[in-house]
Amino acid sequence: MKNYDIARILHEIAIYEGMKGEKFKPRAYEKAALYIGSLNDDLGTIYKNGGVKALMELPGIGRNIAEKLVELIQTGELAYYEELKKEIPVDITILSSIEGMGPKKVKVLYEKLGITNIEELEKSIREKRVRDLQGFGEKSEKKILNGIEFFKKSHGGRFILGLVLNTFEDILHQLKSLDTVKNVQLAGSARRMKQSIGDADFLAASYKPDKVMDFFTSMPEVAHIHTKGTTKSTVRLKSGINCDLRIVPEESFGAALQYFTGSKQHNVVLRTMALHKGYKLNEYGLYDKRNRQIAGRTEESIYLKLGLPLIPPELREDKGEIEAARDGRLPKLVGYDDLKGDLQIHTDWTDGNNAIIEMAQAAKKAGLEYIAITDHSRTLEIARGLNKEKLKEQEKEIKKVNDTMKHNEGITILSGVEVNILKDGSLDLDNNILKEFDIVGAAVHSYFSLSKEEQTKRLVSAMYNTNIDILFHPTCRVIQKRQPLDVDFDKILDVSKETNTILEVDSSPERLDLQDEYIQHAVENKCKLIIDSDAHDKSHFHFLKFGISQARRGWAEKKDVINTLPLEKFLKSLK
DNA sequence: GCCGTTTTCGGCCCGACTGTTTTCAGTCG
Repeated sequence: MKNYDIARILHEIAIYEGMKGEKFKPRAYEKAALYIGSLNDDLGTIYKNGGVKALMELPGIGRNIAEKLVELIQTGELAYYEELKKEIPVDITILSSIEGMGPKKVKVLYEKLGITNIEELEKSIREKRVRDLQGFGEKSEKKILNGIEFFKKSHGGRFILGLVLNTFEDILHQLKSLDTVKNVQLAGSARRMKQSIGDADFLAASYKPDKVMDFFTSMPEVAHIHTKGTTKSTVRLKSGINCDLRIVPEESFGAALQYFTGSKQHNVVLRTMALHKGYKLNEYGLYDKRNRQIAGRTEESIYLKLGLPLIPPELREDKGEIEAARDGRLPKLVGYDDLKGDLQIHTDWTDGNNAIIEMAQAAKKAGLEYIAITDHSRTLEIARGLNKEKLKEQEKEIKKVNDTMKHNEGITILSGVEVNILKDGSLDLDNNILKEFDIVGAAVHSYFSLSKEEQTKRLVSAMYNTNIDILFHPTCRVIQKRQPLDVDFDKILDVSKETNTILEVDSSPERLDLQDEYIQHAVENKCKLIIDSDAHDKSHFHFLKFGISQARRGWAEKKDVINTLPLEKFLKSLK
């Protein structure tokens, strides 16, 4: 049983406990579910190695939940959960994920109308049977119906940040231009630069919130107004994304920004810290015993009064950053302006849209000093992969462009290739060809579901090749589409270090591969990283921002990312 | 059900909005 399945069961138990009216059990189960869902190491393995004791050492897991975990790991089932399900046999995850539906409403609907799933719920509403229930009315029927429609369209939808961020920047821009708005910023998971987000949280400072709310709810991109108040409104955009706008007075802006940036877990810890110091922390500020605001205008002031330095948003996940901040151990994260090179770029020689020179000019504009052209090798037919004759020809072209660019525009173009790793770990270009390139990246593009042993052996074998400098998009995951390769990642890290093979952070918004958690493991193991755009178009260099943010979320420092080095030093650090 | 710089017992983050109420429960973040 995978962590994911265990997390789902704990999540469902949390909802069941909520139905029973339990106040704190839901939170305990939910916390455990969240932790296990985000855990990289296999829970079964942890149990095998350390027994029940090891499970109980995990945060949020005590004797009771640990014993349930053991039952799940050993038998794949949990009697307690089965009992709950028998008592109220409903499609609980889906029903409670509908906007406006929580444990209590799901329970009433089952007990009074026998509703167990989304179809039955929709039918009952259409028959106007829900409005007569205690606590429901015509408006709640409409609201739930709306939620069902949204659910069907977005199937529980999260949006890939890199594909929607510019929409938010537009809205931000519009809000900024209002003279009733003093300050405005994007908060929430978008500010923490999570790979995907459920909604967008805007925060503004204003003394005329009514006017700002009127504007916000009547923007042309708004499809539906969920709620509208003087400090908080929620709308759904035509693209299906929900957006919140919160408005606070200027002296509370920092506190509100801190609070609405989250994460929830990070905030719970901060609030508890405040309590221990005799303070109260809410979105309006940090208050002492006499209810006087002692911080809140800036985010930094809040952290400072709690005895902490400002923690970068990308780290705020309650994954050790608060302890690190307290002990002065916060990493000096790689910065958004630190990259000097980009070592995975495609051109119209294969599946890219632009010529070599166009890509070089765009890279220069993006502030880079060197790039590598790395088109696909021959077996990748879908991308019109290059054979050795074509590659020779391209190399000549690169030299030609490079000679003019280097002197006239101050950017160096390296010759490279994205060589395909075949099923058995061999490469589709000979070593005597590979050794001619300035830089070689190897990547998997097929056979994604080999056994863990085979897949690990395949990657390791490529990394032992002395011509391979970089492992491109190492896990091959595509967000919401393809799971990461099943590999022994610890082994990959060991071999990366042993062979000096660099691990790539591919910045393409749908890839972000390596992803944050894997990056953190790589950093802990002192492996070298590189952040590339994987640009297929001259407009793609802004992808780098998303790769950098992923690296920051993985606690990577400048020294861990070798394309922050100037060209000469960078070249010397290769195999 | 979890947890410990007040605590092995008794706390557990806290405020906004909505809809159905007639002062509040449920939901959300």
